[in-house]
Amino acid sequence: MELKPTESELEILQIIWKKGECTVRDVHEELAKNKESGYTTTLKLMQIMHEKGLVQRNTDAKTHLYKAVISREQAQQGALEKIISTVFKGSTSDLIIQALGQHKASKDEIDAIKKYLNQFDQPDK
Amino acid sequence: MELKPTESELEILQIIWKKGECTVRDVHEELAKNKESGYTTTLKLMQIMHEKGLVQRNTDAKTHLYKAVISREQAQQGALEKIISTVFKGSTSDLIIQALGQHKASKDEIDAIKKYLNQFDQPDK
DNA sequence: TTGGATATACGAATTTTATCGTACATCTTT
DNA sequence: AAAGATGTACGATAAAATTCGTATATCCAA
Repeated sequence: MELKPTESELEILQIIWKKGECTVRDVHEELAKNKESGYTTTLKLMQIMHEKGLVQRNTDAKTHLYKAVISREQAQQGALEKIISTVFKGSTSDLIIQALGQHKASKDEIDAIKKYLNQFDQPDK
Repeated sequence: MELKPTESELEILQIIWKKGECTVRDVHEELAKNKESGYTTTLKLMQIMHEKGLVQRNTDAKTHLYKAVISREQAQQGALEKIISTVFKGSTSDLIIQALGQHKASKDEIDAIKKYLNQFDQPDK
């Protein structure tokens, strides 16, 4: 079971994650805000995602309802692992430093990260 | 000018970044450590990367020498931006927290990150 | 009840990536 | 100088991802 969404599939997943449970039309209208494309294209993509097991669907009603099988967190995890191994030489801290560097972080965000880091401070007794 | 390397192209770039300047054979032998594939496949890929402007090459000698046009840092930047927008809802700090979470960071790494963060502490005058 | 709007299913064409065979040129021995 | 090793060029094919047209079913309003 490969579970790696393609580019287009990720775009669709994003929308489903945001809205929760979606019809094809929901997704398509959201996509259409950014780029031109046919309704049946979106439909087909979502059908394929269903075949692949990326989404689940409820076909009770005429209009089917789709929801994501993998969580955003799982996708985040997968995406992180992938780029860490492909462009960050396997170094997570390289990634973190880079992310911090390019990011004009707000004070709140920095504080949140620091707080998170402090968990590790006075650790093992 | 689209400058987004594909999966295979990234594998090749990794090798070029590590070794500096490479022949097709250099790259191919490195790739062959991990997976089966023909020499001409690697050659073709690198030729295509050249057409796309991902690599530069010196054809003075019979055996051409390839080097990366985009730096690892640029690729890291691009990869980060991409996943931040596709799976992290645009939030860099979400990405950082996630990365920290899955990462059994060593004390040194944590210290390095903290030190980095402290730059922002007593900032504007 | 019938026509239009909205659905899904599905085959087919296109586009993009990846893989490889073959032709041919150029080195490097012997 | 001839043979084998090594190199590039390039067309063909395969595989994967994307796009869309058409057929058909169902719902809804006039």
